[in-house]
Order: sequence, then structure tokens, then C-alpha cells
Amino acid sequence: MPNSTGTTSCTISSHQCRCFELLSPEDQKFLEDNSVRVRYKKKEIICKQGSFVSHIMHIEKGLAKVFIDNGKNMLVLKIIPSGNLLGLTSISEEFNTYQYSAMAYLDTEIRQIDIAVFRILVGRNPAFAREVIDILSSNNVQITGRFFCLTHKQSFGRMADILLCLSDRIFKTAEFELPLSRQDLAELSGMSSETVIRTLKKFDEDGLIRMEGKNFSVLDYERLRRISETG
Amino acid sequence: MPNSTGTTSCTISSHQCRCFELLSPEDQKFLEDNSVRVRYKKKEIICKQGSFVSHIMHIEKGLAKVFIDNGKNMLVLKIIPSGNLLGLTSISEEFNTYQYSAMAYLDTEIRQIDIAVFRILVGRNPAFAREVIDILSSNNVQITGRFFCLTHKQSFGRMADILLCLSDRIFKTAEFELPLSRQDLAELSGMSSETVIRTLKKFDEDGLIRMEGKNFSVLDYERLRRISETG
DNA sequence: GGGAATTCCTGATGCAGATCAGTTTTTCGT
DNA sequence: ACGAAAAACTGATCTGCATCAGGAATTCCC
Repeated sequence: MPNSTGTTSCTISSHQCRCFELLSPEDQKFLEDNSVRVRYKKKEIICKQGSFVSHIMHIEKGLAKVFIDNGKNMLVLKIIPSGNLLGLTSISEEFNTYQYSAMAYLDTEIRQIDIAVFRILVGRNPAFAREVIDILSSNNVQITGRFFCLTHKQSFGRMADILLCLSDRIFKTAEFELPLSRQDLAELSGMSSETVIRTLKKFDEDGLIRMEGKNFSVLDYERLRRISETG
Repeated sequence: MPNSTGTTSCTISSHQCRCFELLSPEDQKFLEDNSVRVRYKKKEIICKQGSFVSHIMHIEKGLAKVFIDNGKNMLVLKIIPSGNLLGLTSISEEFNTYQYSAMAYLDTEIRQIDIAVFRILVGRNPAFAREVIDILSSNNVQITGRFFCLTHKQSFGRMADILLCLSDRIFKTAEFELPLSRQDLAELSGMSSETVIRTLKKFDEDGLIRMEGKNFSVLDYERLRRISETG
């Protein structure tokens, strides 16, 4: 029986997006004919908060962060690995401008799909609409977990969360070379880069992880999970 | 031209829910036949995090809070006034248990709609599906704003946000009798009740609001808005 | 209506983590 | 390969808010 109170705070959504599989070959072609592929280099801005939305984007390859920014502070809402959609909230015409910006962590390949075409398919294919609903619901749950984490856990719990997420969900292995800087981790965890460094160092000293520059290995999942849970 | 960087952090969604208007009289009857109305008294739990979802709920009258709780900390996700839906993320079968709890702030009347029926309507009525998508998108944007607020604004900004939200969106007047305790405000703003009291007192001293027990009047919207923006 | 129980309020103290002010190491451009 | 710029790291200080501890005012309820 899964624990009902466990609040995970992963930075990525758990939903396996399979929205295009549900389309007939004709509709897939319809989408394809109204798509373009664009490559972004590391650190390039993919979309900018406040600008008009004309496309929904599908990350084909790479990794991006989605964030909001008021000029003074910035908050990373999530990170999106390949296979996921970006800009889906704008499927609702109420949000015809981006509510957030996105930036490539790595060289990233994106498929831009005309939003009008996307809306047409939602209107005529209930299974597709259903999948959109599932993705939006999943996003809601994910952002909620992250919200809880950043407001109620403290530095060790947050860092444990991020390490677990990176290892389990993004790289899917215990050892990985992290393409993110300490500053990136700071943004993700909502703390200062100094605190990130100190926290990681403590984890290293305590034998929870092994860390050499950008190379990380998770040594003790069990203990990390406990830290994540207790905050 | 609206400001693209302004992050409002209202506790309620801006979306005017009109999901039932889109249904044909027959479908409305279909829904009606599969609905029940339930009354909750002040402080009663409406739904409990972790339990199975069998209904989607529509607040017909009253006011409720939606929150998550890990036993140690609690976080209010939003407050829902009448005319809004509760439990909509569970339209996705992935989330067959409540991700949050809800509690009535006031005596509240709720219409429970069989979730299977709701799903059938989404499947056969594209306009209805579209409305569900709009609501989910709107929820996403709202929670995001609140997330930013609670992680990056400090006590004065948060309190200003809440007062503006209560006045503009909930009570729709500058003077109101607040049914929430200081402790409730503390939960909403993610701070301690002591800090709430001190912050409100400062606003009162500075002439931004007038406060006598549970009676509030907003005196200076302009200045409150500035405080909300600058954090 | 009177005593108990909440809620409201106030001042004192503590602390997690931001900020500041550096030094060292790595990365990058030419 | 070398110098500059960026990132990583370290210690010292500062601060906003939580927490604690208690008192005053309301509300609740037999």
C-alpha cells in the first residue's frame, strides 16, 4: 500500500507523455506537416515569459529548464527532459502569452507544433484531449509537490530530493556527469550557491554521495530518501 | 499593454468556471441525475488526502481551503469560493486518490458529481473537454504564481497579496468581516501566526488598512499593490 | 453568566540560510 | 598554451522569521 502522505518533490513530471501515439496516421501527418524542428545550443533561451505563444513544443532531445523571473528573483518550475511537452498551458486561449521562460541546459532539439493545429486535434480527437488532460493534471501534481518541498523542507531535504530526482528520473543511473553548475542547482533548490556547495560537501563527507567536480555518484539511496522525507 | 513580468499570487484561480453551461439540457440532466448535494459545517473535512476519489465536487455555496499535509507541515494550495470545482485533477485516472485535503472555512454546500459520468462527458463533448483543459491550465498558472510568491516574497509582500486577494476576489469590497482566524492567515501565507499579527499591525499603523478584530477595511490599494510587487 | 478553552497579542531569543568578501580552481577564447 | 573570465569553494557576518513563553481578550458551552 503506497503511503498517502509522502510528498515527493521531483523537478520533473512523472507522466510518461504518449500524446502522439494516440493519433491516427493521417493526424500524425497533419501534425508533422505543421511542425518545424529547431535546435538550441546550451544556455539559449527557448521561449520568453510574456511573449506571444504560437507553438506548443516537444523536446525531442536534450534538457531544458522552465522558470519564472520577475527581474529580481527567479524560480525554476521544472526541468524537462526529452519526450515532454513545453508550453501546454497555452492550449487554453486564456494564456496566449508564455507564463514562464525556458532555457536549454544542453544542446536541445525541439519540435514546434502550430498551436492552432494542436487545438483542432484536441477538438476532434477525444483520446488526444484526454491525454492533454492527463498531462495537465500530472503537471499540477508535480508543481504542487515541488511547491511543498521548497516551502517546507530545508536545505538537506531539498538537496536530497534533487539528487534523487537527477539519479532516478533524469540520468537513470547512480553515477552521472552533471551538466548543471552549482548555480543551476541553487536555482533548482531555491537556495544560494554557497549553501548548495556546503550541503553537497556534507553529503560527500557523510558518505551519502561521492562527488568530484561534475561527477556524482549516489552511494546511499536509503539514507538520502530518509533525509528527503524528514526535510 | 499588460506587464508581462508581474506575478500575482492570488490564492484563488482567475478562471470563471462555466463548465456546465456548455452542456446540452440532456447532458445537464445526465449530470444532475448522477449528482448529490452535501452540506458541510465550518471546519468539517470535505475530502482527505490519500483517500480514493469517487466524485468531482462543485462548490455551490461557501468557502473551502485545499491543502496538503505531511503530518508535520501543511501548505494551503488555494482557497475555493463558490462556483468552482474541487478534485478536478482526478479526472485523470492516474490520480485516483486525492492529492490534497479540503476543509470548509464556512458552512459550505457541495454538489458531488460521479467521476465516471464526468469522464464520459469529457469523452463525448469536445467543448466540455476544452473547458476542463482551460480550468486545469488556469489552476496551473495560479499555483505557479502562489509558488513564486511564497518562495520569493517576504512577510509584507505576502500579506499584501492576501489582503488584495480577499478584498478583490473573494469579498469584492474594501470592507469585510473575515471568517478566517489569524492562524488561517498564517497557513495561507506560509508564516507563523505571530508574524501575521505583527505584519497586520504594521499595515494598520501605517494606514494601509483599518482592522478591528475580524473587521478589515482596505484603505490604500495603491500602496498595498506596490508592497505586493516589491516583495 | 461564569469558568474553560481558544484566539489574539507581545517581547525575548535562536537559528537556518542569505549575503559578503575573499581565495582557489576550472573553463574558455584566441 | 596562456591569460582572462567564470565557476567553485571557504569563512565571517547579518537578518528575517520561527519559536518560545507568557499575558490579555474573545468565544464557547454547560
